[in-house]
Amino acid sequence: MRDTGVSPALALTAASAPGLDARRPSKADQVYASVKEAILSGLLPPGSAIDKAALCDQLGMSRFPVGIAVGRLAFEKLVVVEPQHGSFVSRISLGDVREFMLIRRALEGDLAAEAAKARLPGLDMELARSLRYQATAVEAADHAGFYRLDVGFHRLIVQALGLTHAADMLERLLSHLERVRRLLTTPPGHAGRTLEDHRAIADAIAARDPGMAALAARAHLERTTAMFASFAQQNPTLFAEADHA
Amino acid sequence: MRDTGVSPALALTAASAPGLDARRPSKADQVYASVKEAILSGLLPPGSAIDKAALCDQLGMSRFPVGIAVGRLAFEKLVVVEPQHGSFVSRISLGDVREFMLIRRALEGDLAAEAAKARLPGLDMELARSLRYQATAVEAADHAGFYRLDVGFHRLIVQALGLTHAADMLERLLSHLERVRRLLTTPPGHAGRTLEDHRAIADAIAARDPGMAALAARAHLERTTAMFASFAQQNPTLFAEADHA
DNA sequence: GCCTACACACTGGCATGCTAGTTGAATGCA
DNA sequence: TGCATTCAACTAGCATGCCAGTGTGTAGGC
Repeated sequence: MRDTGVSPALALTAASAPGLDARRPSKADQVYASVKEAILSGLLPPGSAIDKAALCDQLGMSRFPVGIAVGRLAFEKLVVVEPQHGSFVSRISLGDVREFMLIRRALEGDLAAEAAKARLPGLDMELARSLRYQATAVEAADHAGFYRLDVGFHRLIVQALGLTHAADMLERLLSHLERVRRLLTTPPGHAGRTLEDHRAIADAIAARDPGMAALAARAHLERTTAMFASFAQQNPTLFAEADHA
Repeated sequence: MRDTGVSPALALTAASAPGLDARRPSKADQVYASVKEAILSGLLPPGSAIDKAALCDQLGMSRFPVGIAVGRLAFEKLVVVEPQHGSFVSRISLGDVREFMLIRRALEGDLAAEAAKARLPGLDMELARSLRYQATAVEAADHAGFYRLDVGFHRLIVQALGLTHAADMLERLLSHLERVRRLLTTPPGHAGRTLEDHRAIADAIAARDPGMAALAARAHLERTTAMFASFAQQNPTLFAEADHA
């Protein structure tokens, strides 16, 4: 008995596949986006089987686009396909999380420094605006809203620099981290501290201080990593590794 | 007249697709490896059309595995596929090179620091051994050999840390950079300076000095970036952007 | 002679049928 | 009753046929 194998109802998402030109999305793009969304949202939990036949029925298309989409997700390591056996949502290990956060720390640290060096006119304003929204979300205790703003804040910096490859990379890292973030309960006061961290980053960028910006970004992500780790220690079962054999 | 369209003879490569389990490689894996090798080696230069039909003939298989393989390469951005028009080897822009090097600098800087912190027993020895080989290659003026050792040196650090995701990422970055490296003529004395840089990195790691290791790695990659840039300035035509429309 | 419009050939996207390999269960044997 | 073997159902990989959209070459009109 491997897993339920039930594939929850799935809606077609309009989003296109990242990394491909923004053409009219093909069917494969659509099911890619749909399944990815289902995985990230937790609708398809780690370890669950992906019933391609059911997907074909639900989405009203043949096995071809579905196979393509699952292949892409496998390439992204969000699903693991066992050749003549089945396709499964990949499991998460604490080691993976630490590694993803290490990469994020390195990359976003440098990006913050670059943003400070770049003297981008619009960025300071956009960051400040995002911060105001974040403050509002914190006051309103709107966790979901704050998270969206959190992600958006980080995205602002990469996008302002116009670094598309780095943006793709971070997006991919976030997609993996998103799955575990869905599980964890953010400790009280977390949003407030995150907001302070963000302020420090934005201030350093506005002050055109690359070193400080990098430090602030790295400190912020280290705090986030620590939060992940402490949560994992409290819920060791969620990160159980390689019990699928 | 877009391009020659001739697809040079292609041999099947035994290598498996990175990012997939090391199972018996499927046909799609094989043609993926073959075409990727052809692209990286310059056999299929940037901008050239990929004749899928010819590939099917040469490799003796149907369009299916070829399509899958090209799709993966498109996902990796090594080829760009224009829906009802054709698939082409993606062009290289100087901006991309700078961005890739920026990411490398950020990532490898932190990895060097982690290696210094990790106190890995075998790594120091392996790095030292690689350095001896590198010195031999420099004395023998064996450019190709030195490059292989260069890549291997950087790989040693990631692998010793056991960070598979970071390793994959760097591998992907290198695959893009490899194409332009094939084009450029390394300036005289470059190998020697690279060797010195590598020594500084290895020394810092052996001395368990994370800060120094990061600095050395970053300085090294900045020098490499500068070499790329100066070469690009001397050969502006090679990096011509978006002349394909 | 030049510009336009049409038709053809080529491309990738998709549907479907087939094959080989794995899994788990049912069945026969000890 | 417990174990080994066989078989049936499922999976992914692959081949092939068809369709729609695009680019180009050509022929016709101005």
